[in-house]
Amino acid sequence: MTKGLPPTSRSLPIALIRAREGVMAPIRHMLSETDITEQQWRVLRVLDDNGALDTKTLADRSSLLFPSLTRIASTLRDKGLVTQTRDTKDRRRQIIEITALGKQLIDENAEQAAQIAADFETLLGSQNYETLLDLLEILDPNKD
Amino acid sequence: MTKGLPPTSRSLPIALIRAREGVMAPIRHMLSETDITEQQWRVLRVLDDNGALDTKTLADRSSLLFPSLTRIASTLRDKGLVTQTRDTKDRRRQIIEITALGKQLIDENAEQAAQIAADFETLLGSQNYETLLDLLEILDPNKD
DNA sequence: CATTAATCCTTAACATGTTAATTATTATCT
DNA sequence: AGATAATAATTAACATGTTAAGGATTAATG
Repeated sequence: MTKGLPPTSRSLPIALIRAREGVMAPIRHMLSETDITEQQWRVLRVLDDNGALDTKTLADRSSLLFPSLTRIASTLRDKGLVTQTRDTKDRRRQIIEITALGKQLIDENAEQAAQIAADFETLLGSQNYETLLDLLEILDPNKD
Repeated sequence: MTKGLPPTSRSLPIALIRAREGVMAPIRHMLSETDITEQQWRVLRVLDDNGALDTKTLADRSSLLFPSLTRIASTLRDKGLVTQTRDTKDRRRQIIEITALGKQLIDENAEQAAQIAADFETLLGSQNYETLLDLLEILDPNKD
C-alpha cells in the first residue's frame, strides 16, 4: 500500500455505507408494504416523537438537507400525513405537524419497527450495540 | 415510549447516517478541488486497489447498485479515467480498468485522503477505531 | 425611515439511490 | 436446431443527496 490508503474493506466511509445497507434492508422491506419511503418514515418518526416542529429543527433531527426536506414535506402533505402552517410572528418560518393519519401509519408499523431494532441489538449484543451507538455519536458533526 | 421505538437519537439507522455525514465532510471538501464525486472517487479507489474488474465485482466492492455503476462508469469513461471493454468470451460481460490519468488523480489526492483517515483514527483512538470497523462489519450484509 | 444584511425557505441542476422493466447475450431443454 | 430460461447490463421513472442561486421576510445599520 505505497499510497498509505487503507484497503477499501477497512475504509470507514465504505464500512458505514455497507452497515447502513444491512440495517436498512429489513426496514425497507417493512415500508414496501406502505406507500412511503425510508426518509418519509424518518420524518414522521421525528414528528411523532417531538410534536410540531419548525422546518429547521425538523431537518436537523431528521438528518436531512433543506432541499430534501422541502420536497419530502410537500409529498407528505399531499398524502395527508402532515400539515404545514406559517408561523404568524415570523412568516418566513414554517411549522410542520403530523396528522392523525400520519400517527396511524406510525402505529401500524411501530411494532414491526421495534422488532427490527431489537433484532439488531440481539445480533450485536446489548453491550456492543451501545458501544456502537456511542462511537457513531463521536463521528456525528451535529452533536450538541 | 408506548410504541416501543427508540428515540431517534439512539436509532441505529440515523446514527449511521449522521456518522457518515461527519466522515464524508472532509472527503467531500478534498474532492471539491477535483472534478469527481465521492462515488466516482470510490470506484477509482477500488479499481486502483484491485486492477481491472468485471462490473459485478466492481459494483459489489464499491457498494454501488448496478444502475448507479452504469452511470458512474460512463461518466468516468467520458472523463478518461477508466476504460470499458467487452469480455470476448461472454459478450454480456464488461471489464472496467483504471487509466493512467485515473491513477494520477488517485495519486494526487492519496496523501490527503490518508491524512483524513488517520485523523479519524486519532479522533476515536486506535482501539475504538478497530472496534468500530469490526462492529460495522457485523452489520454488513455482503460480508463473505 | 431607507438601505443593507441576515435568515428561512424554495427552486434549479445534476448525480446518485432504488425498484421495475427492457435488451442483448448465453445457457438449457426437448 | 428451436423454443425457453437464465444472466449481464442498460434504461426508465421517481425520490433523494448535494451545491448553488433565487425569493420572501425580517433584522440591523446608518
